[in-house]
Amino acid sequence: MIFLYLCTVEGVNMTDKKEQYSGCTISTHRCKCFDLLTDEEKRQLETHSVRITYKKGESICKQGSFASHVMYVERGLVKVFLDNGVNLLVLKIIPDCNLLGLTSVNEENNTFQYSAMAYIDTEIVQIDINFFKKLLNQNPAFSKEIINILSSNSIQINGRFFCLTHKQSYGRLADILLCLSDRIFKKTEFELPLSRKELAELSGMSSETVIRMLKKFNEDELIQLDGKRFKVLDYSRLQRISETG
Amino acid sequence: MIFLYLCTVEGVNMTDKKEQYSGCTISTHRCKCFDLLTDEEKRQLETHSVRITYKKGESICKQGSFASHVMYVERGLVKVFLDNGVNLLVLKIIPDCNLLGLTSVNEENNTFQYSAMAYIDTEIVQIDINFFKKLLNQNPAFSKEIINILSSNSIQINGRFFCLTHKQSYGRLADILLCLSDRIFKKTEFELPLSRKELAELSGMSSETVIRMLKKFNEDELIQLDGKRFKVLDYSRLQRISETG
DNA sequence: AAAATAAACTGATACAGATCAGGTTATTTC
DNA sequence: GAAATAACCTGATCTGTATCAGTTTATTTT
Repeated sequence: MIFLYLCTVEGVNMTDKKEQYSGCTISTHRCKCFDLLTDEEKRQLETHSVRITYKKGESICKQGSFASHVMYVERGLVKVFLDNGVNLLVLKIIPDCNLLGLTSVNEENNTFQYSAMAYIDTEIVQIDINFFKKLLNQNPAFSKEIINILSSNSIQINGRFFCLTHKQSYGRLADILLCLSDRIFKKTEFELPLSRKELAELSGMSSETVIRMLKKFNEDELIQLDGKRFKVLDYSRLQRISETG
Repeated sequence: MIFLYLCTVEGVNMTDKKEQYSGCTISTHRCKCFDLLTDEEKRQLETHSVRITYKKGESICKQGSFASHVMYVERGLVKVFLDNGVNLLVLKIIPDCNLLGLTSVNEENNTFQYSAMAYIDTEIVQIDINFFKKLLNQNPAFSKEIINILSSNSIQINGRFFCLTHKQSYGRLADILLCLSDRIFKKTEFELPLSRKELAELSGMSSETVIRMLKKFNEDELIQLDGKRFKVLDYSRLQRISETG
């Protein structure tokens, strides 16, 4: 069997490529901004926040609604997306220990700029936005760290932007599978929590195409997929596909 | 002649659409962050910055190189883009009175995360990055405004992301043309400073396709285009195409 | 002003991936 | 545990847009 997705390598010297972009937008490290608060500020933070749990599939915030709070994902996995009623674009996925809804601290945007949904059962801490703004004003180290987070976020989304506009489907799917394995489950074998339709949204293609490509990866022994049971078989070839697709 | 690009309206009730995204990422208002500095800070700013002029087509910064400064576009028009050696993605275009290279204030990224090029003759103020960071630490109002700018930036790029992944070519091209007319030249008739190739990059398609579509817009009397001389003839229909494409 | 180079344009062809129209297998609900 | 619904899968078809291979028109260089 010929590996269609490797044909794209022809004529392109990979060592010439300066940058590799990934469709995966999961941040690799935990948010450390709250460590920068004083004990008093941490105490106040407690009184200005509430903890909420969401079941798999539940909506966490809706684009356009009033943003009275910034959120922190304590546990779980969140899909952040734009939606115009016809099409949907997944901007990023947020794992535990990360902030969510930070763009709403902008005075001119008192509404959520995107929607969010729980991929799996998720625990969120809502922080009062006015208190959050007060922290920004009084604690420069905290404020500096928020600037770091915002700029990291844009860099990641830019990478995903590049990936979705310039990689083809095989590469984008390989990307997402590696992302799940590397950054979310941190093992090569796991139970896939996402449906084919959700994988399709994430890699910016139709669910039929995802199904066909997963089947092909399976046949070619790059992965082993039986229902929800997923295993990476040939990591390096998957990576090659992600880079060249 | 049938308007191909209007066929896509069929079956979709436009009033149902919640959001409209544009491929245009030009910010509408001038950067006001420096107004928030004290007189002393403004004086120090002068001694920590240099002014440089770039000719049309010149490179302003290169992705991956050391970022020793944040930039302010005093005059001109700048293309901000990612490039992996094979493909190119225009992230945004920056008009006068806007900051450039803000993502490099992140401690972990002391290199430029994207490249920039002058579309037209451009004047840039380079601000020493360490002085800029010092301002962030000592002036919360300034820092807050930078957070606002960063979050506005992401929102705009997200919109462009949506547009390039979900609109088709006619809509994306209409978008860019309206953007040039509305936000850059602020009139319906002007001299196009961008080549077909640059329009193609901006709307994420091949230059051949741009040429064919411009010709079609011309035939259908949506625009009038003779060489570089450009005029919007039917604004509202262009807008319909931008929304439905 | 001629030569060289780049930009603009044109037509033919190819193809990745969407869409459509089903089928089958799980999972949820009653 | 049967019915209903959702998820998964399959094959056929269609289409938007890239790519290729030119030609013509501008612009720059000499």
